[in-house]
Amino acid sequence: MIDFDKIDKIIHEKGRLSIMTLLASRGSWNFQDMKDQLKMSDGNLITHLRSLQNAGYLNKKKELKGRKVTNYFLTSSGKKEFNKYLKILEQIVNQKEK
Amino acid sequence: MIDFDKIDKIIHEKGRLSIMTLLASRGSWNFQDMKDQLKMSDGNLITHLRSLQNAGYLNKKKELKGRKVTNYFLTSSGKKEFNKYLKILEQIVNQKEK
DNA sequence: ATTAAAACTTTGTAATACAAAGTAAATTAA
DNA sequence: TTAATTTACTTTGTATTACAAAGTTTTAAT
Repeated sequence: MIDFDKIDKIIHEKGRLSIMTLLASRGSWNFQDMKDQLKMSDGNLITHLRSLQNAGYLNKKKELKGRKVTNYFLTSSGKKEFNKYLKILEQIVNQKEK
Repeated sequence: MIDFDKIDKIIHEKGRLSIMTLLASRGSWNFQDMKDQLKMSDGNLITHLRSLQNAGYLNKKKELKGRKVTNYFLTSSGKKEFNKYLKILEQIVNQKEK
């Protein structure tokens, strides 16, 4: 049986799931690009980024070339937990075949 | 790009996702068996079942043999929407490979 | 008649997603 | 040099909702 209790609530929420998926697909994303890509409001995006950072799943680095830009990237813990999460998704997707 | 907006919020919530996955794995489940399997409280389970029923994703049938038992099963709309949802999960799971 | 079980309802709390508007610091345009 | 703009926030407020606990109703065993 799939253990639904193990679904990480922080990752599972729609907004944060999209952030985690973006960050997993590419090394790093800056605030503006994520905002455009995900069409979230500033306040909502930054709040989700903060929850993920508080969970230790991502970090940021300010880039000083030209305009101020903040880059976000997954920590190794973030990658690990996201992979765990993906394994549960896989089980859900594949369960019919069993 | 994965369209996260298309994630059905009714299905996506942890509790309801587990219900939908159960029902998709087998024709029907009664209230007690779901409760045991998912370890939810009566109130929580029935509330989620009601939301899913209000969305038209499942239905129930009272069984009259012996003790009263209520069986729950997916509607065709429920199956369809769940399959749509699974396709997005697949995209998330597979995106790294692209 | 009493007990017990199934399937609810009600009530209350705590969490949280989200938008909108405001702020501060840095950068560019005038 | 001053004004306008942009980035990355914070603050505030609303509305939704997950969840547990306890109570209710109906039916069926004993």
